[in-house]
Amino acid sequence: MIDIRIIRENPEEFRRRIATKGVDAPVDVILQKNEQRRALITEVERIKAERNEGSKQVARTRDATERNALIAEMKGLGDKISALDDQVRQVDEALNDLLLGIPNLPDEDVPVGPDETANVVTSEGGPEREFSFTPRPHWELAEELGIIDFERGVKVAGTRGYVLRGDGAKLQRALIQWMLDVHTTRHGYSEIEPPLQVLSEMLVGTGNLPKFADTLFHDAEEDKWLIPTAEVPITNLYRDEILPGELLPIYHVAATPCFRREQISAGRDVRGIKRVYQFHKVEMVKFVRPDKSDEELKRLMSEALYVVDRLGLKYHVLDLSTGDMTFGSAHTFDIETWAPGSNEWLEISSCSNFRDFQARRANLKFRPEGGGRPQFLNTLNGSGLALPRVMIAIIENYQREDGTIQIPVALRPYFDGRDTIGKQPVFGPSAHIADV
RNA sequence: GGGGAGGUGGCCGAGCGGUUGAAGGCGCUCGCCUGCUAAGCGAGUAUGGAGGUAAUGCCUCCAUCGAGGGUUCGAAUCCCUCCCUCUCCGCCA
Repeated sequence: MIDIRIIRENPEEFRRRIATKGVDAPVDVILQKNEQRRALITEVERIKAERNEGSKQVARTRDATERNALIAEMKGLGDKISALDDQVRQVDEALNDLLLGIPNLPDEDVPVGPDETANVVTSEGGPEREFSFTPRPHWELAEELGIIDFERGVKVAGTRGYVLRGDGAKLQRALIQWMLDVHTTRHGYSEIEPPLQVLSEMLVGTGNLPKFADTLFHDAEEDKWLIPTAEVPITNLYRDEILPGELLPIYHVAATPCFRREQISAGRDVRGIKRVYQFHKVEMVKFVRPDKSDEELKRLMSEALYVVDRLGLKYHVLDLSTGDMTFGSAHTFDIETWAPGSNEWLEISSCSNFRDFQARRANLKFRPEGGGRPQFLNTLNGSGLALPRVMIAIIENYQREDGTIQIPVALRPYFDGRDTIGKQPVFGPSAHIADV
């Protein structure tokens, strides 16, 4: 939620900056509603003060006639009050709806542009892989090896379904385990196992609702939503609380399934597991004091990049343009990794600073050390990393000419030191069960 | 799902129609005192909103005793609905 004071202080400046996100904010209506709201509140509170004073008088008045006159007078005020309270509620609601629909302001140093074409590559790294053969896409390799079963996945879950099997499932599990270990031991995160179904207020808190309901899975009977990312339950973990300042920063990490009801256009990204309705992701969330969020964003990126680096993947970092950033973000960096078989860059992490945008929506506050008024904290989050994309990158980058996959060194401890994923037996025990 | 009990400030806990935004205690903060890692004394100690003011400081006002409605001149206190917690029963991974 945008702080309405920003709009009030300089409406034109606000209009200009929000326009870079491709949004035409109803600034005039907002200001008018706000004006109306304040006028109504001033008025109704004046009358309430009068009534409160009058009611106290009633209690003190002994004379019955005088008393009845007073009561009659106060009765009249009561009607006015409920009428005005009604109006305040309506204006409040209207104003709130308007404000909830306004995205966060981009930081001043975000590249300005209409869409992804304006994104700026800020750094790149990782090994350049040479193949003595033509690298193949993951859907071919994975299917041949029997580590991803697309056909049965679709049979069971419908379009876009997939099943990880044998070493495929194990590879994902190893990645999750290893990433969690990295973030909890090396980067100071504490691990969370959050609910995967949440109340709608939580999604309002992170900015997914009310605008993006059509991208979410929803149980209408229970008003429960499946999370599109662990960001949602974790960001809302301390909602309506005032955290002691000395607790900050708080770093949380979680590995959860993510459910996305994306409208995937036919004919695009149809092969493989790049775009699916359900996937796992390791997510990092930070709660920090406002003056620290810039440096925390850098740190968040370096934490995600550490994982990419240890997996030996080629990557580049994109500073997303104003037009390509998500609704709630003030600044976002995407990490993309090269997939030589699919022949494209894959987004494997998105690291964002939300500043106080989510904190206002979810009412996340902290009390500065040494007392003082509670203030909104800042939230950041980033993938560390998204599993299907990492799986694609590993399968395609570590493929050998014979169609087997080399296991990245960092993951070998989770494979009992094994260095190869070979063809899986479709039925029966894992080929390597004897190793255990 | 059915029955019973209950939800009050950071915590415990009074209050059950009228100077109660809320006694008392604990905790915490500041000060005083004390020759000692204690005790005592005093003061302070919620959040949001509106207005005033140069001011995120100060002042005034309003709201909030699980949430929302209702009754009343006036509600933490009475009524209704919902939510949550505990508990007994049923069901169940």
